[in-house]
Amino acid sequence: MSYWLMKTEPGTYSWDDLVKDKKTVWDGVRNFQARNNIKAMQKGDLVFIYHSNEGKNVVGIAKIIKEHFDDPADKDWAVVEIAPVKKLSKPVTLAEIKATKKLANMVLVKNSRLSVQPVKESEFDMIVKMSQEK
DNA sequence: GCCAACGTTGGC
DNA sequence: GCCAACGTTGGC
Repeated sequence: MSYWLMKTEPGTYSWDDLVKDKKTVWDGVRNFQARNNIKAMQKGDLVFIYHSNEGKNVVGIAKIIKEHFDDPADKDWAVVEIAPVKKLSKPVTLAEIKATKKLANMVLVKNSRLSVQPVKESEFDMIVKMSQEK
């Protein structure tokens, strides 16, 4: 069981859009590192949905419901299918993540431009915990 | 809106 | 194969 984080601009496709759609094919990834992560995802893995630019926060948890297959738009690339699991009661902001010592090594902090990134179990748990506090 | 950081492209 | 130039992402 692995954990991931995928970024989206809420103006383009938000968490609410995912909830409304019930599931979606996560396409448009055009970065080799991100593609490798897409291909490593397994059914049942959990994925944080992060809103970039607007919000800059982790807003919800989704899960992989279909492992990678060729992007219908371009066979050189891969996509996965995800479904929403749970909205975080309190979104966890990038500022809060940066302010948390245990999360200082997150890819989100270290390599902010990677759109599909792995998350350690300890990091995942920590963020879930932070979303429940207050 | 600006710009730093990063990835990719292409000339040599 | 190196690296300068360019384009894009995303935080501020």
